[in-house]
Amino acid sequence: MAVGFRRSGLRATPQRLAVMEYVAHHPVHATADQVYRAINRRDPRASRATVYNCLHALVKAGLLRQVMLDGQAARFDANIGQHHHFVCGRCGAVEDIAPMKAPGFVAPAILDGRYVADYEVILHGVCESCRAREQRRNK
Amino acid sequence: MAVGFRRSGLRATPQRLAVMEYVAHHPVHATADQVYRAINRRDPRASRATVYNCLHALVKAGLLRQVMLDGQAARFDANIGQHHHFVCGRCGAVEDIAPMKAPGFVAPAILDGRYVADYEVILHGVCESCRAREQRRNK
DNA sequence: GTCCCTGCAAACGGTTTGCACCCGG
DNA sequence: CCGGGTGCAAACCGTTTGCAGGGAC
Repeated sequence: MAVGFRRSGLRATPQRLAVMEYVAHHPVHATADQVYRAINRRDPRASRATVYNCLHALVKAGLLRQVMLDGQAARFDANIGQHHHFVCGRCGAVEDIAPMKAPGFVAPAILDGRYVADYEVILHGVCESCRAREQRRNK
Repeated sequence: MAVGFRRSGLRATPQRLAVMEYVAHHPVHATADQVYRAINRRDPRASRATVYNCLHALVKAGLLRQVMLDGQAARFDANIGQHHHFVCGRCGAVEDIAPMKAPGFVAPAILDGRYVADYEVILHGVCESCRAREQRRNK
């Protein structure tokens, strides 16, 4: 993991390592607040501002991906590879979706004069468990 | 336009008509604040709460689409048809993109047990005019 | 009369900022 | 020293909510 820090010229401070480690190993798509609370539990001196700072630094360094999925809070994803996101409209759960076959085009590319660096696909619907629950109820 | 109101059972109040009309005819992807300011200019009594109210009612009625493109403010789109969005990372401009060929799949659908009602595609990059400006500068 | 809609102001939640401090190079 | 990184609190901004009217049916 530290290799990323070295490559990006970021100083690997304890806080940054902690943030990176949490996002990488914990509930995928953690919000900044979740990260803050986790960090703060282990080191009560860690502040919100620092967590936001670290998250943004890591995003800028390309070690994390930031996605706005529900219009509420930004979510951070240690999975840098090409994939999409599914958001359950009932419970708010977020799940990774394998890149779809035949995505139509591959970024980066030029599209009608625009430079398209990348793209994200967000699917909205009802997750498996919510679906099961609702079918049980409708029986 | 009023036909949509009738169909959806929404009362066509002056405020709602004004909101609908603004979003339909003005800078695509207006933010709630832009809408509020425009409405308020013509009718200084119109309040923020009402604008938000109208926007949400119209979204729920399916007459507008709400998209979170930049993590700042929600944007509202009178274009209901299938299309995607491009966000310029330089100037923040939002542009409509025709649905891509070979989207890979068509919603609604069932995907690994999930019900996928719809999906949105957001492209990030540099718009044509920003690109031109930067090329000029680098010459 | 009832219910939906409106207007106002205050609250809220996520995020950012200003500033002082500290630590490593 | 100098500069980046941190901690704290206050500000900020988009949005939501509570509540008191008011109009349409």
